[in-house]
Amino acid sequence: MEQKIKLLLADDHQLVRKGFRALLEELEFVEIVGEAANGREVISLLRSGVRPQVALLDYEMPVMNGLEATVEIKRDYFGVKIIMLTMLQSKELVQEAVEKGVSGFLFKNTSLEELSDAIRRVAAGDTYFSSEVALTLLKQAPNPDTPLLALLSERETEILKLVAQGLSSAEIGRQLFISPRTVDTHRNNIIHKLDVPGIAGLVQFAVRNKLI
Amino acid sequence: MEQKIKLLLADDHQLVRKGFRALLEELEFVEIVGEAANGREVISLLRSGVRPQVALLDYEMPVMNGLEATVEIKRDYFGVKIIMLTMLQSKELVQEAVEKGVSGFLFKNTSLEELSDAIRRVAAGDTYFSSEVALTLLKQAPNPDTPLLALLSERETEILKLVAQGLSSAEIGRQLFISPRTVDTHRNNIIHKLDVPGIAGLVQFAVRNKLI
DNA sequence: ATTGGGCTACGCAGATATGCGTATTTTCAG
DNA sequence: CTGAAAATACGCATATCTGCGTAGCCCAAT
Repeated sequence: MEQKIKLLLADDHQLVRKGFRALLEELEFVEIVGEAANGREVISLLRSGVRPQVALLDYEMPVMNGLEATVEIKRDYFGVKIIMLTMLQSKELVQEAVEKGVSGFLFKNTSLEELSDAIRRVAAGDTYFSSEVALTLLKQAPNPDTPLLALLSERETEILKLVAQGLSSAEIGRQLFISPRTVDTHRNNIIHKLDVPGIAGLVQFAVRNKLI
Repeated sequence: MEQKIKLLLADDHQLVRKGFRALLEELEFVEIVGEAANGREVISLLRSGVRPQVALLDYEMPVMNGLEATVEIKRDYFGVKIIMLTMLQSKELVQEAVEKGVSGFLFKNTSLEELSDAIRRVAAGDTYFSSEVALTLLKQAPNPDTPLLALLSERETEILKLVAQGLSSAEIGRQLFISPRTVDTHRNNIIHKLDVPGIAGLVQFAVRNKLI
């Protein structure tokens, strides 16, 4: 560790910011070169010549949040790596942050150890996403209307799948060896049970519940 | 680090296994208590009394792969934490592994530093997923048929959205101040451009491309 | 100036879905 | 055994979609 890592700290809560500073100052390999209370201040510091290797940005900040700041930084000061920090466990936020070019992403309940690792990795040009981030990405996927889905009988679920695939009653009837009228009945029962507007609603439901 | 972390190593390629052993033996805080060439051997070792804190399992193994082994281990030897290692960057695999109870997940192109961190964290009861894993989870999400989507004109896209929401031609016509027949024409053009089977296909396409 | 694409609109026949009933058989739990 | 729920099936009127054609208007590119 021949050279300290130059770091910029941004969080709108002064107490939090000072707390981070205190923690980070215990790490002998980082040097805090600036503090900001919002994205706008981060940009100002950069404009005035401050050159951190890593910017630790809170997402929730007034005036200009961490994501907006990221966009500007990546456009005008590409070399500055960014670690985003947030309280929100949101998949969409992570997704967007990665698209905007952040190198690291942590939730605020992380450990100092992890923060330290993240700073080192990111300064070295790597990316760093905490395990909690990965778990969040996995968890937020499912959104099943299980209660509604439970309303349907087996046969109805079967027919729902086929309808959602674009088959007509006649085709479904042939495939299941039942009368197309029966298929009609089932389809209509399903539409009423789920209270959706016709076939379009059925397909939407099926897709959302990963039936197809 | 008062006590070494007891580790079990499983990989079907002897060379790889020995390589890992060599690397891990350089870490003063791990002690390798066993080696296995497949999941079955891992179970045998556990049955014969070997008690690692952490099992480092390759996913790709003959006879019994890492995932299958995980299920058995978690059922019969719950205290043994598992780190899964694989060459495959597959979201589904990560998902399944987490469901089966692994504590860590790494791709084989990882650094020794990361492996070392992973072992420590997992032994401490945490979870550890490498940044590459997080990125894989993000990347594999999008599946847009952008080329197909580009085929559609603005107006068509607009109508596609409304159709997918379950509105009839008449309703759409009223909303856009055009004749329902025009809506028909657009809808049919879209169906042919995308080559999908009717409304069901349209809705599927719309959902997949996040138009709704 | 001509061409081409997109948007608009209409007609018409046949297919399909939708709404509302009715009814028989099967299945399964009380 | 008995009643409820599910699965099966049919009828019928109406609404809607689908396929195939035609056609005028506007605008941008050639």
